[in-house]
Parts: sequence; C-alpha cells; structure tokens
Amino acid sequence: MSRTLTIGQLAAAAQTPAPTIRYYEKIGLLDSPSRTGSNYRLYGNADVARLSFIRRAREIGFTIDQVRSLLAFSDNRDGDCCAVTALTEQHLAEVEQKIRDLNLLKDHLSRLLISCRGGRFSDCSIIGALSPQQ
Amino acid sequence: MSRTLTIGQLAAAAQTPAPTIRYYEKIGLLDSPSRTGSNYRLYGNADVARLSFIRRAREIGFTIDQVRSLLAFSDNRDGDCCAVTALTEQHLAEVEQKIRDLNLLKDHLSRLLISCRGGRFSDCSIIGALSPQQ
DNA sequence: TATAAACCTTGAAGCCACTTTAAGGTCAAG
DNA sequence: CTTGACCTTAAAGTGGCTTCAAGGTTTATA
Repeated sequence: MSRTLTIGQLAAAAQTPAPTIRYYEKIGLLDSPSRTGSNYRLYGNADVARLSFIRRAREIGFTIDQVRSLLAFSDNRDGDCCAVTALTEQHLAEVEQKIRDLNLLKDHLSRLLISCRGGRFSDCSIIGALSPQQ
Repeated sequence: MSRTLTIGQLAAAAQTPAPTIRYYEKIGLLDSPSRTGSNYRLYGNADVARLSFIRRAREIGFTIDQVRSLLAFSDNRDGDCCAVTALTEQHLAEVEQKIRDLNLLKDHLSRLLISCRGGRFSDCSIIGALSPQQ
C-alpha cells in the first residue's frame, strides 16, 4: 500500500477538514498513520476510502458511535447484514420522529404568525402566547 | 413583590431544572435573585412568569440569543411587534429547511433499507452505498 | 539565496445548551 | 439528634467538531 498523501491531501480527497481528521484519530475512529521524517502524517488510498465512508455515514446522520459500529461491520465481511439493517432502521425511526416533532413545531409557529398581525408588543399575540396564564 | 420561593420551588413551578436556572443566571438570561441569610436564592411570582416564558420559547426551538431578544421585546411593551414577527418567521424558515433536509435523509435511508434484504456484510448494499467508488 | 506563503505539528480553548459530579453547608421531620 | 432532602459552588462532561496560538517544514517566487 502506497502512502503518499499528507493530511491536507487526504482532506481534499475525502472532503473532510484536516482538523476533523486529527479529531477522528484522537477519538480512535481512525488509526494513527505513519509519519514522515519531519513528523508529518502520511496516508494512503485505504485511508481515503475509510474516511470517505465515515464522511458519508456522518452525512446521512449516523452518530460517531454508530459509524464506529458500521466500520466494524464493514471490516468483518462474514458477519450478518442484519446488524447493519437494524442500525439503519433505528436511525430511520429517529429521523422520522424528528420530522414529526418539527412538523408539530412548524404548525405551532405558523399559527402564532397567523394570529399576529402588527401592532405594539403589548398586543402581540406571539409574546402573549409565550407569557404564562394568558 | 413577595419573594418566597427557593430554587427548587421555582424549578417545580416553571418546570425547569434547578441547575438550568443557575445556568440561565450565569449567562445573564435571568437576574441574580435576592438571597436568604443562609445564601439560598429567593424568587417571586415574576420569576416564575419570566422563567416559564423562557421555557416555552426554548420548547418551540428559539435559541438562547433569540429568547434574549424576545425577553427584551416583551419588557418593552411600546415597541413594534414586527420585530417579534420577523424573529418568528426566521425561526419558522429554519424549521422548514430542517424538515426538508430530514425528509431527503429519510428517503435516502428508506431506499438503503429497501435495497438491503439480508445476507453477509460483503453483499450488504448499505455498506456498499457508504463505500467509495462502489 | 532569501523570503514569503502555504503547509504541517501540538495542546488548549471555544461552541451550544445544558447536565453531571464533587464536596460541602442548611433545614425540616421523626 | 440524626437522617434525608434541600441548598451552595466550581469544574468537568456531553457531541462533534472548529478555532486559536505558537511554533516547525516545505515549496514557490523574486
């Protein structure tokens, strides 16, 4: 495996900021890479693949701990795919719950805005709705 | 104004944990209250109202800084209600954007789950979708 | 060849909005 | 008079980074 990339080049290749790469190394999500004579981190193509995997998983909202599990699953190609499905289903359920919560919130805010049409603060129905016992 | 409530009683009355009340005081969202001889915080009904206002505003997703503004508006009853409306509209727009983002995410996760129906990790289409260049 | 710009290194602090912990002081009930 | 429920403070932890400070290295240009 050729190792020819500095952290900045890995950052560009995997579209992840260099400080984030160092952070992932610190929390054990990425292994410590080899170093040049002047102590620069040195990466290879496998690192680009792994970091891209992490970035995609993070982009679709998996937590760091879930990404850790997904990486372990991905490294262990003989295991049962059900574990991945279960993780994804759980994540989907959380996303759906958050969508429901936000839709309730949206309706609430919309109603507040419809009720409020100008005037002084003392008449403001939004402030009124936030104030206790009407 | 009678001041007869300890922090725990205020917490119960405004449905906000006592440490959160201390935190709000520390960041200047609540004024420092008077104290008993034994240095206990002492609150009154106005504090219940203000803290309940804060709790409701936080529950509908306003940031602490937005709550700070809302409190200032609420304290200045002669101002124009438009400022409140603008803040609420901005917040609503952010909520709607988040809903759109989460719906895209939901569709993405649903598609991943449909594509994956058991088998080994090496066949897993979810892992495959996260892995670079197929 | 000098030097400046662009990289790299580390550790620590900052972000948001709290929550939790630790180590104590006070007060009401039995 | 002791037990347990309250209160006090400062500090650290949460998640997932981002930013900063203070340096060392490498590369491009004048």
